[in-house]
Amino acid sequence: MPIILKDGSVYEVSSGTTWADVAAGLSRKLGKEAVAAKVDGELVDLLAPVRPEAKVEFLTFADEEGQTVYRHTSSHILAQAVKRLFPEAKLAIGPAIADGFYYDFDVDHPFTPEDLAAIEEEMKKIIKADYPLIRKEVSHEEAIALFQEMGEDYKVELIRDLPDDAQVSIYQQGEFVDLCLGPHLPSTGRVGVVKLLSVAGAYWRGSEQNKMLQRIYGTSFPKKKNLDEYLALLEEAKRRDHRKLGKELDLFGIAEEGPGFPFFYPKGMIIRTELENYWRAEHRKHGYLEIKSPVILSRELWERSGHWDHYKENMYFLKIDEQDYAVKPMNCPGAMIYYKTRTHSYREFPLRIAELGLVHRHERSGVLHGLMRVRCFTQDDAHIFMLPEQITDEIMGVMDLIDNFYNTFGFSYRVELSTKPEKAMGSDEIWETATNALIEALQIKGIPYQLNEGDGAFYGPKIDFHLKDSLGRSWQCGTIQLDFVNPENFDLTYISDDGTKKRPVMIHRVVFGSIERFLGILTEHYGGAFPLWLAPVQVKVITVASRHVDYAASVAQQLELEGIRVEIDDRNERVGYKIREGELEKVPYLLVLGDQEVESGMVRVRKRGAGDQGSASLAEFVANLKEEIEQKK
RNA sequence: GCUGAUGUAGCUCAGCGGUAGAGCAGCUCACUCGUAAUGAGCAGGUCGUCGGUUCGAAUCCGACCAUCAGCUCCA
Repeated sequence: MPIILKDGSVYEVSSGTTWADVAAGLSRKLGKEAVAAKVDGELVDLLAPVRPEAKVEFLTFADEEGQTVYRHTSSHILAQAVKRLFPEAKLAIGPAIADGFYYDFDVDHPFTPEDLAAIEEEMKKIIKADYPLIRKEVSHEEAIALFQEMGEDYKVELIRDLPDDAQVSIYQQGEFVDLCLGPHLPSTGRVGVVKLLSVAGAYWRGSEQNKMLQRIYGTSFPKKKNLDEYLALLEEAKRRDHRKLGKELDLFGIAEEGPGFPFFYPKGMIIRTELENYWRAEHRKHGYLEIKSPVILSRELWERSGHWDHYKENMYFLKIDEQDYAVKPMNCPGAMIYYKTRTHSYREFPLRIAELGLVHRHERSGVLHGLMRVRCFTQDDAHIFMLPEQITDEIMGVMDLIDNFYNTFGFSYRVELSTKPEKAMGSDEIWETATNALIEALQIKGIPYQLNEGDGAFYGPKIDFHLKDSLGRSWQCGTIQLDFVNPENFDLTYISDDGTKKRPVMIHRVVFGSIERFLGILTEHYGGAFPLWLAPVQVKVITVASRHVDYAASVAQQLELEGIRVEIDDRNERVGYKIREGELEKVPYLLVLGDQEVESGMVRVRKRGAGDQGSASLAEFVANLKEEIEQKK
C-alpha cells in the first residue's frame, strides 16, 4: 500500500507494518531517532500500523512536538519507578513541560533528595529493560473498572470526566499501566538520560480547594551532552540571579522589615535613574507629557473605577480623618482625574499622558521573588486619549517605541494578541473595531503574533510583549491595552469637530512594565556587567604606588568634569589585587596609572573582561567613552 | 495562602545537647609594588523571634517571622 512522505514522494509498504518500520526503512538514523509519526497532521505512535495513502512525517527530538513525546514517555518512566518504590502512591497527572516533565503523586511520605536519587536509579533500570509502550483502547466502563481496581482514584476521576461513550486509551510498559492519550516512544529504552531535578507541592487540578500533591520535576535528553548543557544553563542562571548579583554588586536588596518592598542602594539608583532618564528623553521625543499622581486617593475614586469591588484583595487601605483611603494599585484613576481637570478638544489628540507611577499591590507571601515579584513597583505607564480612527496609527507608534527600547538592550521579543473574554464590558462592535485596529497595526508592521482568544482584559483587548533574555528565558514586559471602561466610568469627553461632546478612546501602555522587574531582568540579562551607559561606576582609577596618587586624582577629577562616573582606588595594595576587585565589581574600564603614565601624561586602559588595551591620551579615552555611552552599547 | 526545605559575624559557610568557629570583607602595622588575591595582627555574633523540654539549648520540641524551590495568582 502507498503512503506519502513529507517531501511528497510515494512509498510502498506492505500491510501490517508499523510507522517505526517505515522510519527504519527510510534510513537507519531515522529509525533510531524518530520518536513519533505525524500522520495527516495527527501525532501517532511509531508502533501504530501504517494507514494507506496517509501523509507521514517523522518527528525527532529536534522537533518541539517530538520533544514533548520524548518527555511524556519519560514522565511515565518516572511514574513506573515511583510505583515500584512507593506502591501506595496514587498517580495524578504527568505531562511534558518546556524543558522536561513532571508527575504528580499523592503519597503521605514526603519525597526526600535521597528518594529522588533512588527513583532516578529505578528509572535507569526501566530504561535499560527497554519495555515496549503498548497502546490499548478500552471502553469507558472498562477503564473505570481497571483503574478502580488499581486504586488509582485520580485516574478514575479523570476518566469520569470523559464522555460515557468515549474510548479510553491506556499505555502499558512492563507491569505499569497508565491512562494516557499518547503518543509515546515505542519503548522505554529510547530515552537516553534522565535527571530528576526537584520536588514541590502542587494542587490536584491546579486548584487551591483541592488536595496538595507532590510533584517531581525532571528532564531527559537523548545524550548526556545535551543534559550537561542544560544543567550548565541552569547553573549560569543561578550565577546571574539578580538577587545574588544585587547583593554582590550592592545594587538593591530587600530587608526583613519590608517583605516585597525593595530598597535601591546608591549604585542601583544610578542604573534606575539612567533608565528613567532614557525613558523620559524618548517619551518627550514622542510627544508624551508627564504627570505624577498621588499614591493615596480616596475610597470614592476607587469605587468609581471599579477597583474597590474588583481589586480589593490586592489593595492597601487606610483612614485619614475618619475617611477611607486606598494606596493606589494602578495609575489609571489618577490619569482620569488629570484628564478631567479641563475640557479637551479633538485637536489635542492623541493626548499622551505618561507617568512613572509607584503602585502598591498586596501579593501573597509565597509569591514574592526579588525584584521580579514585589509589593510595590513603578509602572512606566502612559494613558493615551484619542479618536477611534487614530487607534491604528497610535498603536503602531507605541509598537515602534517598544521595539526601539528592547533593541537598545539587545532583547528579541514575541507578541501576543488577546481578544474579548467571556465577561467583558462594552458592545461587540466596539470590541471588534478595537481588536481590528490592533490586528491592523500588527499586520501593517508585519509583526507575527500569537492569538490568545478570550484572554483580553475585561475592559478591552490587548497586545503583550514577551521579551527574551540572554539565557533564552521569556518575560512579559510591555503591554498595550485598549480600555472602554474607564472613559465610561469617569465620563470622559472631548469636543468633537462638530461641536458636540464625545467619548474618547483610551489605551494604557507600559514599555518596561515595572522598572523594578525590568532592572531585575537587565541584571540577569547582562549578568551584572552593565553596558557603559548604565554602569554605576564607569571608570575606576587604580594607582600602582602611593607616589601616583596625585596624578590619579587629577585624572579622576578630569573624568568627573566630563560627566563620567569615576571612582579612585588609591589604597596601598598591589595592582593585581585592585584590578581583581575592579573586575569583580564589573567596572567597564579600569585605568592603571604608574610611573609611565605620570611621565607621559597618558592613561593605561583595561577593559572589563578583555584585559589590557594599552595606552591612550585622556582626551582620546574620554572621547571613546562618550561615544560608547551615546550609543548605549 | 498551600507543600517542602532553610535561617549561625557585613558576605559564603562549618559546628547539631556541655558556654560559638573558618575564609573573605573591615580596621591597624609593615611592604611602594605594572594588569584577577603580599604578610602579620586586631576587632566583629543575645546562633531569625518568642515559648517549652533539660542541671545545661545554636543544637531537641512548638508557635511565629523571613528566605528559597514549586503550586495558585500577577507588572
